[in-house]
Formats: sequence, structure tokens, C-alpha cells
Amino acid sequence: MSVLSKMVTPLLDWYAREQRVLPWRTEPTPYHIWISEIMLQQTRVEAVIDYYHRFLARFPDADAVAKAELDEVLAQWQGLGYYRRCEMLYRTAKIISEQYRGKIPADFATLLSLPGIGRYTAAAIMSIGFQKPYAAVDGNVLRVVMRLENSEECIDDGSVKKWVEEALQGVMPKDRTSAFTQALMDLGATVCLPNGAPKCDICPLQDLCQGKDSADRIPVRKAKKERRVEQRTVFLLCFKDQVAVKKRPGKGLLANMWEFPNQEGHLSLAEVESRYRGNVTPLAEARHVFTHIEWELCGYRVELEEKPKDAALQWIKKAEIASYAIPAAFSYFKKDL
DNA sequence: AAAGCGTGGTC
DNA sequence: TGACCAAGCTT
Repeated sequence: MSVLSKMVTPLLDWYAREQRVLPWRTEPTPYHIWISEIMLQQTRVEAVIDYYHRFLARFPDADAVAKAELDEVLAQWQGLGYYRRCEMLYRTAKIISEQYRGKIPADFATLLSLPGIGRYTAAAIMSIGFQKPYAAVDGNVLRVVMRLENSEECIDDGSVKKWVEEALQGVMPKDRTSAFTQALMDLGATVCLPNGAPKCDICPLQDLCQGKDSADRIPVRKAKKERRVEQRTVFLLCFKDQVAVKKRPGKGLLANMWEFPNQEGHLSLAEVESRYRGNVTPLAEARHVFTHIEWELCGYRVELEEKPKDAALQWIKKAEIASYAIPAAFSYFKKDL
């Protein structure tokens, strides 16, 4: 009997005792699981919880999302990051509303075809939302399985993920699909911790695990690409009780989000004063780190005597700034309004 | 296959 | 302070 087949019973017993109380677990409908899984992609549970509550209160079902404007859905998402997820969730809500009468389709291949839903998310919705036996393999699950097997194969390799998915599919109890999927993720998130700091002494699988002595080097991943550093200057253009914002393009970094006008490079106070008519104040510098870029930000607040002629600028009341989806990269300067 | 795509917590 | 990285998906 393999390690993976032997771990099923102790894993489920542990989960019955130790499972976390999470908002999407109280009523695990396919819609709730879909929303939570999209929010949780590459994002910590603690960061998601408040967003999840607010999102569900405003959008109780897929039709509610589909009826809203993208800008309002993005405003709910602001600060969560990876904003393309939100745009794809919106597109999928439209498809579900128009083609599936507002119900999440209970079919793996159909789910896979929807924007923003890959193999992991489709399997999570099937196993947790519909009680169907599809193995959901995320970073937690890969870490747990590679350590159980004491395997130093690289988890960024597609064939490794495929193998884990098939192996788990083979041992997944058909009547406990929801508990099985969530138990593996809870174990990874609370016991089989990353960064070489697992709590093996309290692990329900410690007697089976082949990787207890090599946990500090498992799982093996590829080296990440280096970040490039960019300097930017941000302008808080104020006119009476208004401030200027701009909509970013629909593709690329921070797509569809709102920003304060800004440009590459660090401008001096004199340069900014010569560009605008009004009183210019330098603001505190900030550093914002993305996955692949690092911004060194400097900013200037400009009390304008007249609005510049720039059709791309949208003038909004400062008091209404909260209804615009402004990413964290620009939020440093909100306090200076 | 590899790169692009956010944010915040931890050590 | 800086490096690491968390419930991935798309192109």
C-alpha cells in the first residue's frame, strides 16, 4: 500500500477534529466556493476574509455580479491584487448568467473553459461544491505530497503536477471529496508549513511521511526571475475639492484600475513647478514591490490655479475616491489628498 | 515553457 | 531591511 493511500484515513480523522472555521465553509455552495477560490489564488486566507464577506453582501449570486458594472466589482476587489482575476470573474459571471441561468455548471470541462478557472479551481469547485471526485492540486497539496513521498522533483514541472493530480484522484474517497480536498489544504496551511518550518511533531501523517528529515529542501522550485527597479513620479493634481485620476489600459499591469497621473523617472520640485501653475508640495517617498517590478515612488501635491487641458484626466470629488478602484501601488498618496 | 500579473506577512 | 512566498491562470 502506498503512502498516499495509507494517509487518507488519518488525514480525514485529523480534519474532522482540526478543520479551520472559514466563512466559505459555513454554506459551501458552488457559487461560494467559486468566489472564495478565485480570491484565494496566490493570496493568504487572512487577506481574503474581509473581502469575501463584503463581496457576498454586495453580490449574493452570479446574476448580481453580471448585472453590475466592472468598475464596481473592481472597487470591491481593490487592494487584493492580481486584478485580472476580478475581470475574468466578471466575464465568467456574465457567461453563467446568460448561458447557464445563473447556476455554476456542474461539469469539470465546462468549468475549465470559463475565464479564470484552471485545473485547480475547477477541481476545487467540483469536489467541494458538487461532491464530485476531482483532485485539486495547489501549492499546499504539492508541498504535502512531495514531502510525504520525499521527492525532490521540481514542482514547477507540469508533469509532476499531473502525476500528483492522478495519484490523489486514485486515492480520493468518492463519498468524502469535499473533506479530502480541504483536509489536504488545511494540513499544508497549518502543519506542513513552507520555508522549512513544518510542525512534524503534531502532524497526523508523521508515521507515514518519508520526508521529515528533508522538509527544509522540499518542495524544490525553480529560481525566480530578478525584479527590475523603476522610478516613477506621482502627481496629486488638486483643484478645489477635486482631484485628477486616470483609467489604466485594459491590458497589462494593474489593468482597468484607476491611478493618479504619473510618469517614469523622478522629477525635481523645479520641474514640477514649471509644468503646472499652482502651489507644489513634495510628498513622502514610497516603495512598492510587485512580483516582477519594484517602483520607487516620489510624489507631488499640486494646488492648481486652473485645470490643465488633458482629456485623459477625470476630475472627481476627493470625498468620492473610495468608489474608485485604486491599487495599493497608488494608495500611499491617498492620505495626502 | 516561461513570463506576466499584487499584496502583505514573516523571519 | 530584504528575501521569500501564499488556496494559479493566461498567453
